[in-house]
Amino acid sequence: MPRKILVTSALPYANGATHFGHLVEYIQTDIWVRFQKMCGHECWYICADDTHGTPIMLRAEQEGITPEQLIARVHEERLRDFGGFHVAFDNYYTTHSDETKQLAGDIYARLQAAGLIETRSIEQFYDPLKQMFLPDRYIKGECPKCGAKDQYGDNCEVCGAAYTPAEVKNPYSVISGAKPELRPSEHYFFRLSDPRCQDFLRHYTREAGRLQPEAANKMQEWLGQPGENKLSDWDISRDAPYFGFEIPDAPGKYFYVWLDAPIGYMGSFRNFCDQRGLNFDEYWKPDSKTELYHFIGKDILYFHALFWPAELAHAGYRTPTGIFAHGFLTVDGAKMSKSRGTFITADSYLRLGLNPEWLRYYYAAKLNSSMEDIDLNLEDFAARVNSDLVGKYLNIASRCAGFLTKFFDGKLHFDAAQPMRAAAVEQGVLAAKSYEAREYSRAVRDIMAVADRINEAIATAAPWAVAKDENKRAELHDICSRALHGFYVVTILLQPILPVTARRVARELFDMQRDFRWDDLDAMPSRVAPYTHLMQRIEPQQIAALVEANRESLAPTEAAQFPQLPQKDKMQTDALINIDDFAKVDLRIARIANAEHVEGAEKLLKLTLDLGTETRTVFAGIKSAYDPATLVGRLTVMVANLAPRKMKFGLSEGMVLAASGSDSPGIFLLSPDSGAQPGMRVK
RNA sequence: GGUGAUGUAGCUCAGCCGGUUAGAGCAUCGGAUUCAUAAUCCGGGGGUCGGUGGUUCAAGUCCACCCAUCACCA
Repeated sequence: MPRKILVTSALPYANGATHFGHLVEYIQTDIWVRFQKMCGHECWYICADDTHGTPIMLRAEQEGITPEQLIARVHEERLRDFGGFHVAFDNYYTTHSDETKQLAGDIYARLQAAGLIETRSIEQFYDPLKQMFLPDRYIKGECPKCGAKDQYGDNCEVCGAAYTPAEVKNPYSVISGAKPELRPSEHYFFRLSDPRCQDFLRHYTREAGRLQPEAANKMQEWLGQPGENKLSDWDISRDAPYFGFEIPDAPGKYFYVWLDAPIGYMGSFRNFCDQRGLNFDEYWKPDSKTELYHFIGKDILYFHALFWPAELAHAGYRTPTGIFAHGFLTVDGAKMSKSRGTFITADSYLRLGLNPEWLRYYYAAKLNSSMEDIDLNLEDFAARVNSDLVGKYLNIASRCAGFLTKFFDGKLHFDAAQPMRAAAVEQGVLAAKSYEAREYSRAVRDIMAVADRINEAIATAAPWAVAKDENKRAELHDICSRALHGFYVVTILLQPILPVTARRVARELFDMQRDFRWDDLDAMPSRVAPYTHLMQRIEPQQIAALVEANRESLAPTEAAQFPQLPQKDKMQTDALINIDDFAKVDLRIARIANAEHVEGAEKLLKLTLDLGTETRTVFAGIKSAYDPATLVGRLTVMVANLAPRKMKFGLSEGMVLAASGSDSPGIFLLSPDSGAQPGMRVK
C-alpha cells in the first residue's frame, strides 16, 4: 500500500549564501525522499525561501534594492545551489506569496476565534533616529558582567553571560548608533500558556515517533512538570516598518517572521497542489491519513515542536507526524570559520568543479537519526570518498565488465540466480530499515560491507586467471556476471545518495530506460555495456583550492575569492555570429569505434569515428587526458564538415569537441545524454 | 549559573538489556596479485574506551564528582 508523504526541509532564510551547513539538511532530506520515491510511495518534497523580517529589510536597504529584489535574487541562488547538489524539491517556493499570506491570515483568524490571541502593551527598545523598534540582536553595548565592549544585546561573547538588552551598559543601536530608548507598543500574542496548549503539547510531544528521544526530553524540560505552566505566550507581532504580512485589521502591525515561516510549508504545498491538481486538504485536514515530516536543525526545534503544532492543532489542521532534528556541521572539528576557509559555500564547491555526489556520500556516511553534530574532516572526506566509492564500489564494475564485453558480448549469465536475488532482497530490507530510520551511516556501512564481500569474492575467483583457459569460459562468465550483479545491487542501494551515478549505471551500463526502483533488487540484469569511468577521485589540490576560495582574508577582493576559477577565457561578446553562421558548422554525434596511440606523436590519438552511415579517421590531441581503451564505444560530438587536413601521421577528417581551460589542467571530451545515436545532428 | 548531549586506535566512527583476549573502515607496516582510476586480497602493529572515585563476582557499558567540547535555558 503506497504511503502518501509530505516532507519539508526548513525554509532557508533569504540572506547570505548557501553553505555546507545548509546542505546537511537538504541532502539528508533529499536522500530520505528519494528513498521513499524509489519504494513507490507518493512522497512530495516541499520547501521555500523564508523571506520576511528585519534582517532582510535592512540588508536590502543596505544594498540599495527593495526586499522583493533581494529575495528574488536569493531565490535564484538557492535554486541553483540546491539543484547543483541534486536536491530535488517537488516545489521550491517563497513565503512572500499570496498562498502563505492567505493561510497565515486564516490561521490567525481561527486562533483568534479560539480565544488564543491576545494583545498587550510591552516596552521595547526603539531607535529614535531610524524610527523603528530594535530586535535584541541590533542592540550592542558593554557586558553588564565583565564590561566587555561591543557585545550583543542578549549575551556576551567574551564571558558567555546572558542578559536582556535592558541590562546592557551604554547601549547603542547597531543600525544608527543612536542610544535606544524604551517605548511602549501594542503587541499580539499567541497564548501558548493557555491550558489547552499545554495539555495538547504534553501529549503531542510524548507520542512515539513524533520526536527523537533527546528532543522529547528537551520538550519535557521546556514544558516543565504537569501543572507547572512553564510556557509563556509567544509574541507574534512586530511594528512597522517591517517586511512581512500586515496583520488583518491591525494597521501597522505585522506577523513576526517566525509565524509565517512554517506556514510557508503549507503555502508552498498549496502552490504545488494548484500546479499539479492535488488535493491540499487531503494532506492538511485534521484527520488526514497522510504523513507529514519536517526535517530541521536542532536550533529551531522550539518553533517546530511547540508553537507550530499548537497553532495547527487549534486552527483546525493536522499536526506533523514527525519532526526530525539534526545537529550542526563542524569542519575539521571546529565551527565553520571564514578566516580558516572552512565556511564553505555551495557555490564555491560547484564552481571549482567538485562533484556534488562526493559530499552527498560523505554526509550520508556520517548522518544518523540523532541530533549530534557531524564533522566534515576534509582529509577524511577525500580519503573516504576515494576509497569507498572509487576503490571499492565502482572498481567492481571497472574490473569485471571488461571480461563480459570481451568474451560474452556483454551478456550476463547466472548459474544460480534465485539465491542471488534472495540475498539482494535481503540486503535491501536491511538498508531500507536504515534509510527509513534516517540511520544513513549504518546504511552506508552495511552497503560498503557488501562491496567488500564482492571484491573479496572476485579476488578468490581470480577471473583474470580463469580467462587464460579457454575451457573455463562458463566459469569466467559466472564469476563476472555475479560481480556485475553485485554492482547492480550496490548501485540500487546507493541510489538515494548517488542519484546521478545510479542513473548513469541504470541507463548507460544496464541499458534501462528509467532510474532504479527498490524492487529492482528482485530482478537480474541481463547485459552490460562497455564500462566507462563514472567518477573521478578527489585530488588533494581540489580540497586546498576549495579552502582557499572560501578563505576570507583581511582585505578580500573579488579576484582573491576564487583564485582557481576557470573564469579566464573571457566571452567575446564583440564578435557575435548569427544563426546562419552557426549552421555552417555540421556537428554530429559520433561513436568512437576505435582509438589507438599514434607512433611518434606526443599528443595525438588516432580515433575511428562511427557516424552511422560512414566512418571517419580523426587525429585528436587528447592523449594526455585519455587512455585509448577507455574511449572505445563512447559517444562524443564531432565537427563533420571540417575540411580534411593532411597531417604527418595521415589524413584527419574532422575534429572532436573537448573542453579545456587555458591555465587549468585537463581535457574533457564532450558526451551527449543517453539516447543520442551516431550521426545525429547537433544544433 | 542550570539542564542536556558528546568524549572509544593517527583519522572517521560501531559497540544491544554490564559478561570470555574492545571492533570496523581509512591511514601505517609486511606479503600476495595484476582484472581494475597505484584500484584489490591476505596478514601484522596500534587503544589503561576523557579523568578520579564508587556499585558489582564482573563496567567502555551503571552511579557520583571533575575536565573538555557543543547546544539549550534563565
